[in-house]
Amino acid sequence: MTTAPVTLKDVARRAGVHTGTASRALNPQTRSLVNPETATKVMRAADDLGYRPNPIARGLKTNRSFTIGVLVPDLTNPLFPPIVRGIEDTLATVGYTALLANSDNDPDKERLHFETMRSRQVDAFILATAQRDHPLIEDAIVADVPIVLVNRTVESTRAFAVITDDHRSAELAVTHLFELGHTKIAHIAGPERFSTGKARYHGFVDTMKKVGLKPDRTLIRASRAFTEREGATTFRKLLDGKGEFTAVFAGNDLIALGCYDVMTETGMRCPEDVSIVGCNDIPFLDKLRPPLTTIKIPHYEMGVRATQLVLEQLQSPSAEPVTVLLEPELVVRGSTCPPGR
Amino acid sequence: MTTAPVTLKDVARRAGVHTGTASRALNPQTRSLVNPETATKVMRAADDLGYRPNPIARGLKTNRSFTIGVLVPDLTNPLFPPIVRGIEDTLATVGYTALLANSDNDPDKERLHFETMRSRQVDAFILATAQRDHPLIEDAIVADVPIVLVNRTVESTRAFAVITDDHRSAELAVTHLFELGHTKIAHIAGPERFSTGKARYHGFVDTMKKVGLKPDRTLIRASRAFTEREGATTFRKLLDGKGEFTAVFAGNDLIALGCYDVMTETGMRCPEDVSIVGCNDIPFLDKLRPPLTTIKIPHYEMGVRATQLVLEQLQSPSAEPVTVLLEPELVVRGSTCPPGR
DNA sequence: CAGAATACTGCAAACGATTGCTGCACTAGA
DNA sequence: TCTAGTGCAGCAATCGTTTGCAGTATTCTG
Repeated sequence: MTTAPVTLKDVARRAGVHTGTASRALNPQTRSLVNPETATKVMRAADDLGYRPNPIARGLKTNRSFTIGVLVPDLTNPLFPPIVRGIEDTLATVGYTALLANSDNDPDKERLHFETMRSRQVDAFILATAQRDHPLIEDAIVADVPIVLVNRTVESTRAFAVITDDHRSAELAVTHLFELGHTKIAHIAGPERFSTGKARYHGFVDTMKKVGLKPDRTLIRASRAFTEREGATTFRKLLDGKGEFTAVFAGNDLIALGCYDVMTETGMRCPEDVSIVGCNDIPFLDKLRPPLTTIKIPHYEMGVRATQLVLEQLQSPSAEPVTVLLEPELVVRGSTCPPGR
Repeated sequence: MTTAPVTLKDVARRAGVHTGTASRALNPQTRSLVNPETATKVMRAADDLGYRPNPIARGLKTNRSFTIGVLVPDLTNPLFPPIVRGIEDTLATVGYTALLANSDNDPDKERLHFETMRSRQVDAFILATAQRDHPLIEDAIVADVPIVLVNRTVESTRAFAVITDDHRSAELAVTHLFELGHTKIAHIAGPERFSTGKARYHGFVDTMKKVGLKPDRTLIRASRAFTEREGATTFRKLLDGKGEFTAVFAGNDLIALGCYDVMTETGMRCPEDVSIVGCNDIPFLDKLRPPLTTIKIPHYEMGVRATQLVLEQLQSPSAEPVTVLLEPELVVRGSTCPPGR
């Protein structure tokens, strides 16, 4: 099957009609303008010839590329692949393709990719790179490029976003720990500049109060990044501080992994000495030593929903901003147990 | 930052020349055809106006998009994200962008994405989806679309590919096990239709012979896929069979993880009862219970090299096919020990 | 100084699709 | 029977670039 590019003209010729007619017959939107009989004739011809419309040509005329720009911080972070799959699978069902790039949380890099993609006429963006105060996103909103944020959001209420209820995630974690009997609970927060870090932090504090515990300043530390290394560093600081604790809620799973590292290093046992709860439920956590108790978030679905939002926005450009809030779920595994065992 | 699409016509008008001339002036390749003075005039005009060429229009005419299609089986498989990052990082340095899609090892899906990308005028492909006998790839080669394979290759010698020396990987694994004292070594091979599965299988057999062991038919089983689930299923069959063994070399890490699962299930201990060696060194293996001994392959570098190959091919389209072979490396962790302990 | 080569630059046809407009044939209404 | 209306299909312009060809002025050659 050699790929001799079949054009609309070929289809039209075979069906014995003009290209204009063929175009209308092939497009469901305009099909009603042509005689049903000719329409089927054209469609059959297209089928026979294996016609695939050329999106470039179409895009030239319609100013659409049927292409979406997807920006993630780092594909290598296990959180993102499932999100990206959700996006691409959904995009594929409607004939769109994704352009993908990594920002490494670097604003310059991000802007560069953003501009490049824009010049490539992407129809919209899905960004997993949001920081709470994010000039790029503001710019895009005023420039009227459809944008949907995923996983993280911004402060501005003008953005479309699909995120997990991070406040609730923290609530689930703290409640679990509290019910096990823990009262001295520490929190290694993610960076405050990300909505996820901030919301989980607030969820932590609020829930501590709600269950009647006093959040202890010395037991709350912010990690500089959502990484294993920074998690380890921060956990060490926590250990060096004067506060005592029997459990920690980590800002995400990678931070929790960092905690694992220093516990192994220092000979502490998990969960006997310290219980740990992560957040996100990235893959393979169930095979860790010990299996990590964590909060499961619907990665794939976030991707799907974000894509749907993009598609809707493309349909009706003036829709009101929405932020979709998805439900997290507690997954109890082996890294938590009652204190003092 | 408003969206005033500046076209070539605008530039030409401002510079007081014809669009054709402007086009030539702006393109370094053809700039020599126009008077240097007019050229600078045009370039200044373009600069003033903030002209950004429309790649869509350009692509329609030139059949180039400065875009590369990347096909992977499943982004969610931890093996691929680092490869993809290697690709995208390298592409970004030369102003290219990647289009990404997942095939799930489904030939129809793959073909669909392939065609879609082709109609989007991607300049070349990087495929991580190769099967040993792969009609799509053959077609592409004859259709003269630049293609580079990564991680897996095909039988045909006409393809460009960047892979790890999988035969050598198996050699490293078996030798390690042999040196620990194992003599009854099993192999759960990957599917034979992938070059990785086949090469590792041959590496296994050859090395067994080389060290003086007889490869035992009953101790070699092929898994139906490179997944945890299929790995588990196959390991169960191995257990049900009559052959005895003290160690297994798994076709890849996911298969090894499947072995872990059934060992936990059946109360077997690793490595005391059975030693396991994986392959690929996907992330977080060091945190498993027990940490998995495996063969490390240069994921990121594979992506980089594949991209370089693509770029070279784009420069000189008639270059001779090359296959770059990268070196694997043994990483000893906790899933292997001398037999009978 | 004639004729030819050279150096630019403009013209216009592509590329493959979409779409407003026109025109034809036929039907319905008066 | 005539006119208005309707349903359908063709025509051709258009999207923003690139590029072969042609034309004109300038310079070179002998």
